[in-house]
Amino acid sequence: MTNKDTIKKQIRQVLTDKYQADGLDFNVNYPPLPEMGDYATNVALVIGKELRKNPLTIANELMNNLGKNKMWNKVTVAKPGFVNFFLNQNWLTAQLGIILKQGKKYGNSNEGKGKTVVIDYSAPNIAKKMHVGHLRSTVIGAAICNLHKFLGYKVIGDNHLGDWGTQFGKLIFQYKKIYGETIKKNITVEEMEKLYLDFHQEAKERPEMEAVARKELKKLQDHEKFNYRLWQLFYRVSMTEFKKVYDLLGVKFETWHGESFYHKMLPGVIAEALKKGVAEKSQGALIVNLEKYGLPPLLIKKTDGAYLYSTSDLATIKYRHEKYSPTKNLYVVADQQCLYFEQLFKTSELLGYHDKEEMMHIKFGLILGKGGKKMSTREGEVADLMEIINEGIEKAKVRIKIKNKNLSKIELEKTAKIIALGAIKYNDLSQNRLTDIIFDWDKMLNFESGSAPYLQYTYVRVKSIFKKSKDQKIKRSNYKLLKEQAEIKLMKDLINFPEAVRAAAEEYKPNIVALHLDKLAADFHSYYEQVPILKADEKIRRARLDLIRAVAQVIKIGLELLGVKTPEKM
RNA sequence: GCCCUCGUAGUUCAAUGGACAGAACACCAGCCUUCUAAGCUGGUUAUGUAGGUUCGAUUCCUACCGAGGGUACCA
Repeated sequence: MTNKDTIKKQIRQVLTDKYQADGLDFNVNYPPLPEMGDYATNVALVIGKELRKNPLTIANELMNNLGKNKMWNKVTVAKPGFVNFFLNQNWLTAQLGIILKQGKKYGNSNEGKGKTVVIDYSAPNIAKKMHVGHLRSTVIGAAICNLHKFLGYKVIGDNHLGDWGTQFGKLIFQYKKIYGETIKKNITVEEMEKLYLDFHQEAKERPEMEAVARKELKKLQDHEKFNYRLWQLFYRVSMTEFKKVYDLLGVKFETWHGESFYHKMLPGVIAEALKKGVAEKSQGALIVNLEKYGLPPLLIKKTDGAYLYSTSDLATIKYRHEKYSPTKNLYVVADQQCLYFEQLFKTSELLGYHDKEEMMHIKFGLILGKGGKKMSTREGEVADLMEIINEGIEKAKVRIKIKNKNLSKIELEKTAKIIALGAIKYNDLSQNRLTDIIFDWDKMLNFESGSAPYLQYTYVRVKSIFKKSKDQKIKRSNYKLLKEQAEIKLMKDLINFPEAVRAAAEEYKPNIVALHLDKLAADFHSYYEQVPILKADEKIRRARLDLIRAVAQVIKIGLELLGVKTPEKM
């Protein structure tokens, strides 16, 4: 139970006893200014509206009827009817000991115990490079996985690879044209991508190529020997590349069930859809009419008999339902596919493929090029993910060499990776999911304030103090000595961390955690500048060391939830 | 045409219907013989337009303007 929950619970007690208002919805917030208290509730304003009574009167009644709690020592009422809570300093300082005791578990919970969440994210296409667009899904998806695990959920992160679609017919067609009937073992992803692009270029003038490509696809789907071996080659080469990227990003999936995994189930899906009267024929194809629900029809089988992404996704929902019976089935996919997911979820519902589980499209905005326009492959604007990462690592190395000359070569390599990848990931994670992002090299590789390196630097500064201190272990300290404004501010940041974690998980918005860490880090740096730690008197020094130990601990936990590592030196 | 998302400072982004709209970058002025200056302190600048609901609107509703996306055989 978080601190806000404690306050809420106590307010609810008064509501029940005094106003017989049980199901009322109100909030508990952090007020905008410290003078206004540490927590504030609008409950009196809500009741006031409901009962048509003066909210100030209600606020006062509420204040007077509120049970005591050692968490706060003062409650006030402010216009037009806020009730403000002021934390008890002794209670606050005592939290520090609890935080340190909980260690890296601080902020976790078991509220997800017994519940399974499936998270579908990343999902790159075989035979294509991963670009910045995949980064968003991967990084946000991974953070949502981490947050849910931290809250006790069983998490199935699934990389639903695009490994069986129409593109393979085209690819095989073009491959045969260039390389003939041999297996080119050393083919690269770049070459595969070029085959695909060339096909499209040529097919514009020779549309008859499309039909041949479809035949190649059919042969693949029938497991014809050569085409299948070719597909395996494409798959293997692509996976090797993907794994390099995931290794660097530090992302691990529980399963890798791509479209090919579901291929055998597709005829069954179609048969079931027909049998249940969900699907119908239209213009030679098979569709699900969703007019009743205000949606355009969903195509599940093409005129030529081939299946689509939708067919495969329906099979996926069914599979996940039977295999995991999840409470949530989440798709971290770009906003572009918004309509598609509405159709998909509705169709799945009609088919009875899911019942209680919450189906959710966690959408995010696009990554746009300079000037806010969509990035175009043709103009060479689409940034290759590996290229960005490598550029970032190089830039980080240059920076480290200037900043810290005492690092060994190995340390330099390792640290540069941690910093560069942190910066790149944080760029996505610190922003609201829904807004479109303008891709900007400088911003993505920013190492200053408002970046992951800023947070990492906080951790390193604390570590550096400990290296110079004799007090390596937690000793019994008197935390009541922590009376500086900056210290109180830091402790409040620390106790609010679990609420940030929870809000981030509930709203699927990792940027809530990012923002919280940024505030904590800023408050730490400010504290660091104004208050001496090692030079303070013995007792105060010990208490301060514990305080910054807790700061480092929370920074590390938070960054880990975001999938960002923390270096020991930088 | 219809549907979805977004419009906040010069730029890039924050802000579960709450109190005086926050940062960062950039720009200007300071701070390293003192725990790592990737830092700190101070300064200038913003809610697309017009209505509505509300004690209170960046947030909800309506219209308009602007950007992006989608709108059955791609994913």
